[in-house]
Amino acid sequence: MPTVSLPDGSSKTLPAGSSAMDLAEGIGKRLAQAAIAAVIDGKVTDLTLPLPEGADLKIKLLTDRDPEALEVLRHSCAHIMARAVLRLFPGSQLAFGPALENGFYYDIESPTPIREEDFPRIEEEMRKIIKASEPFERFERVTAEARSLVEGMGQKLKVEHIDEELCRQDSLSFYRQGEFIDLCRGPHLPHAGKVGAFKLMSLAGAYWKGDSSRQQLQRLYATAFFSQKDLDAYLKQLEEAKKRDHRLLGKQLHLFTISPLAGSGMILWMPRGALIRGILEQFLREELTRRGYSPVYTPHVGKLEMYRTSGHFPYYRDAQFPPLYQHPAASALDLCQYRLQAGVLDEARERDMVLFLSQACLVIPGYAEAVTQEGRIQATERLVEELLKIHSVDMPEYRQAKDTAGRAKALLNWLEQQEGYLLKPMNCPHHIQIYKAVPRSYRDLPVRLAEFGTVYRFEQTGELSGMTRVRGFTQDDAHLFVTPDQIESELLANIELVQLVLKTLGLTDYRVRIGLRAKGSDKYVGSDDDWNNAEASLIRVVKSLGMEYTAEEGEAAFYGPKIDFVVRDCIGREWQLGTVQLDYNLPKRFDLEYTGADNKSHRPVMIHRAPFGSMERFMGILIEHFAGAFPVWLAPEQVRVLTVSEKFNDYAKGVESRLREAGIRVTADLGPDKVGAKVRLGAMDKVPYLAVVGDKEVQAGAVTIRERGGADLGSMPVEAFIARVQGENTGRTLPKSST
RNA sequence: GCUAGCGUAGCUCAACGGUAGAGCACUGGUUUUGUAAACCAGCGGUUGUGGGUUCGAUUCCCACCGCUAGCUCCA
Repeated sequence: MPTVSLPDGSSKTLPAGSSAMDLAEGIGKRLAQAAIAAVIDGKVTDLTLPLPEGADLKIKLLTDRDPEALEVLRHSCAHIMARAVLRLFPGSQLAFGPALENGFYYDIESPTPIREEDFPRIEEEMRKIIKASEPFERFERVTAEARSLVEGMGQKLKVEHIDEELCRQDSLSFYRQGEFIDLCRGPHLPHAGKVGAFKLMSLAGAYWKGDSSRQQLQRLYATAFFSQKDLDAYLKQLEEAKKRDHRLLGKQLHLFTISPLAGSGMILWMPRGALIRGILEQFLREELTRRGYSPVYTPHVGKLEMYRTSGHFPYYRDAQFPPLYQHPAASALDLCQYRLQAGVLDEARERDMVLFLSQACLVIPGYAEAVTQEGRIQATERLVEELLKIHSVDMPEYRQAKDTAGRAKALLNWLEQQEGYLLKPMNCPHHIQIYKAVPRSYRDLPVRLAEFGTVYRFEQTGELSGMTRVRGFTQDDAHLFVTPDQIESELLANIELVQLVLKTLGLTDYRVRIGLRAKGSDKYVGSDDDWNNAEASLIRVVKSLGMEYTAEEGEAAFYGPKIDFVVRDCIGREWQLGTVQLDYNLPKRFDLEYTGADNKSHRPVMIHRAPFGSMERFMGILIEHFAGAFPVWLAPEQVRVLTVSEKFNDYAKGVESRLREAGIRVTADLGPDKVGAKVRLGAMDKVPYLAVVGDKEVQAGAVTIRERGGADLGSMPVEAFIARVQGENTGRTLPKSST
């Protein structure tokens, strides 16, 4: 007989086989009607499931006021949507249909593709299902039976999922709702009638099990709530959020532009945006000076050889602009070399390779047609031979090589002798050359080299997005070369710097992620010992600061683990801004050293860090954070002087020049418009202060200030106003709402 | 790169198998004004680009370019 204790501290003993629903009914009819699910010992479960035998279960009954209940509702609504789709699109294959933070989706493979114009009839079908208020009935089957059940339903993806993963379990659970049965862990609503409001949101592609080499399914995004009022509020909120979109505001406020002719993903900073960026950079420069950093400058391109040594060129090849070779044959040979070096590949790697070759626009005649691995390599080798012949390149080493590996080596040797450059994908190799230019003693460390360094990455077209994902961007980068016992104090100082930067801008809504390597993956370089040390250091430092964080495997850089500061944009997408990374590997690859107190040579450790991350991305996020209404110290136009009529233009010009001489960014609207129109324009341009001048102000030598947002600060002497603005400049004052 | 959708004046949008229209912005003029739009006139488009179907395409079809959402990727 289960004994249960409730959140109010009371406890009850129930007859064996009782469910949470029985418990609710025992407490009251209204509670039983309102109950959605139960939390039993911390786990959300169905109301109707018999309670486990055992003393003192902690039970909480969930109603539509609990956030966990909303998740249950959405998961159930995913089933309802899938059921509707199966009715309208017979033969559809179901994949996964989980709840999300703001809704849910279901991945579906339909014989006739679903289109957005089908949404109304899917919604109509869902309304019918909800109106019928049929219960969600749970049942279990031993795994073998479960498999034949889903097979009998013709749900091939579910069969695949059982074979690949679920077969390790003894039994599997299902939920039935009318004619619809779905393999599912649950929990679910008592019945479909609990769904108060829902809406299909969008349609997108998604790979089966998130694997880009598998088939692509259609993902139906939707959301659901307990009431229409909640849904309306959510939709309103989405609309409001869209008004903050930095792409919209960037255009409206003339902050930046992107021209397809200049290149997509290439941000062109317009004067107003550039002004803000300059102030941000100046702010950081002051902090860096205070912290013992040395500014450096390095060029936008570097020798290929340097990026071969660092590993960036081979590792991120397909995400870089193509290398710049002097020799006309070199680019093609380079790609062939890349393919030959890979050698015989397994199936998954061959898929990646085909993908890469197509992305790199490399056509190897006969490659696609070749059935075997050997055939593909032979096709590549034939192309190399043709290229060598056409370009009259004599490469005896290649001719004499006995096998593919030997030929790859020969090609590499030749390529390494060719003059080739790469658009800078990272600043670190350049900074490393600066470190190496001078013999270093332990007394010199830490060496902190800082640069606003612009880097270029060939992001996939589908990834480009405003200022947040671009192909050319400037990192507020620095590389610290430290002794092993300086690591933790420097990490600490840098995390604090990132925190200071975020706090100064009023960005408080971020999360901290420690990126660790994925165990068992071979995409990382360096020894296990170094990795273990590095990961342990990062975790220790973050813990010592008492910060909340998540440790995520597979989020490390290929050369080391990192701490990322992650924020969200106006539509909820997460972006990495500030980052602090620990690296034992590049110092090895470039053979860095310093002389220790023992007069012996030692290897420094590197810290890569960028508090803003990328100036472009940071600016994008900042525009959304302030909704374009930048605080006075950042506003490109701080004050606009408005004349009541053109009679006062001379006085206005005087005020304007006094403010400008005081270092304030000011303009004057001297046009023939009425003051109401000028105020409206100033408000739309989000100018923090509008200074109105007319007869009264001329008499008093004053300005009448209207604050952004409409507050009337009244009339004040020009000098008093100047002092106010200057105070906000030096204090980097934030508006009240964003502190 | 993949899936789906979109692309009309500087911006926001309308229309349509019979060679495009509004508001704002811009230019000129009238008005000289007190806190979110004074009035009048003018300028502005080979409907993203290139093909095809058609007597005729901006509209229908194809390719490319670009944008949007999501997926995959993200040093």
